[in-house]
Amino acid sequence: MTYNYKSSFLQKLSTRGFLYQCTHDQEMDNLFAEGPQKLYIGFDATADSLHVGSLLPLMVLRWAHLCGHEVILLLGGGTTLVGDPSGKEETRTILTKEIICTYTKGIKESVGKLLPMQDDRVRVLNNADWLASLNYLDFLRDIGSLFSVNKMLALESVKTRLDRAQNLSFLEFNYMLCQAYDFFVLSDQQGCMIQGGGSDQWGNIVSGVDLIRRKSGKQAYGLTFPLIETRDGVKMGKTAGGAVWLHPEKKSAYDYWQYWRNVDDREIERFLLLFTCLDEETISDIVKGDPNKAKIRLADEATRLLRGEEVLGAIHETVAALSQEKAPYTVTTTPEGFPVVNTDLPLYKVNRSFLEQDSLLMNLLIEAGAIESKSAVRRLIRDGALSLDGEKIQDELYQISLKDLIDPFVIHIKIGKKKNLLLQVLP
RNA sequence: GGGGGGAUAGCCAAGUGGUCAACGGCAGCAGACUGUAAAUCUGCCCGCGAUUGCGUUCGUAGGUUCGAAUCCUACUCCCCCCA
Repeated sequence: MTYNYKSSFLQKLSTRGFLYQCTHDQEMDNLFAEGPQKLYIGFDATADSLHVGSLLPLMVLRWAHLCGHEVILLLGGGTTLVGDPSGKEETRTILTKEIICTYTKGIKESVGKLLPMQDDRVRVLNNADWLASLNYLDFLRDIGSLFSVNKMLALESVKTRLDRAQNLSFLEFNYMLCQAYDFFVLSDQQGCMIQGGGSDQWGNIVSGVDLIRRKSGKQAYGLTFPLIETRDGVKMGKTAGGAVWLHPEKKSAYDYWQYWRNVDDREIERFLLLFTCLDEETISDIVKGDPNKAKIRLADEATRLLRGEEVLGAIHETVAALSQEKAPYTVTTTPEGFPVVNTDLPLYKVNRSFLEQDSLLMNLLIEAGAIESKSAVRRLIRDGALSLDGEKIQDELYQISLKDLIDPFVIHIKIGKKKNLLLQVLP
């Protein structure tokens, strides 16, 4: 459905493919066109970092901020204790308060440079601040009385669980009330009348809108975004190496860049629109050209948005070095005379004394922690997937000795076509 | 409450006393081809080890047997039908 929005914000979202559902298309548009509004999106603390699956809502917040609106990033410190049953076929594992607390911290950090946290139009709140201290009976009377179980049972998220006779605990059943209450609190205390979320959040959002109307007679609004699946129908962000985390400590800038560099050709345009801030014309130009260049651009832009301009130089140097079969690292020396390897690739270290006793390559790799078992190394060598400094290893019992190593004692190991790592022999 | 069916590796799904670490398919990994894409073809794919070895798997716990994913008993969970 294409609709011409008056507000620059919704128009942006619409043309870029962010919109899935809206509670009140036109009214919301009028609101955004009138002047600065407040928009909130919540993120539950189910892991110590967000991953690319959450990038889409984060980008919405970014656009809202760019369009002059105020954004609230709500950390689900309270709601995570309950566990959202939406979109889940099984009961979520119940996390302890302590874990959730450290997770919320990680989640906040993982947002990185996507939002200017110090800006006064960006706020980070935690719903534990009002949910944790609720009095059960008061809550039941004030909020619970306004909910219809009949209605809740009809909701998609609840229905699928009931239809499958999958256990839905009373705890989880209450998630919706908590999220609705969040919305009410934010509308009441912050004047935030608009909530966004993934399409699986529709039911939760709508019940918040409902609650606000019943409780304060005010009109609130909700909008949802599509869930992005890759061409194979797999939820975005899951790759061989697991989730594509946003937190720098869980995903190096180089790997993050590579994730975007390697997307399916057919996703290029969509991803450029969703995950970069390039304007639409530039994007359509990029898409007309060489897909590899387009993907590099996508990787550059996406990495820049999350991690900042400063990481790009080193990534490009590494990429260039690898393609030209040059050393993908540099070595500097500390004032004390110790060599320091500078690289974007994972660096494993092993003591020289180890090589003096054992010269089997596979043992070296295991000792360094680069590969987990001898079987794994053998498999790779048998498949012809392992190379050392550009030379393919054929022999499962390949020997390596100190004599083979030259000065900085760094070995570039390549596993398959894309995995590169370095192994440094400490003097 | 009564009756029937089911639970197999990451997922789907065969197997119904030894030849079963368990057919297929998907996903994953690797190779070839290419463009660090896709499609296709090939190899690997429980873990460890290694020329035929060891360990752990077929819902859970016991039992029968020289031998069980396969038979028996109990338990747990799921699906369907009737009330």
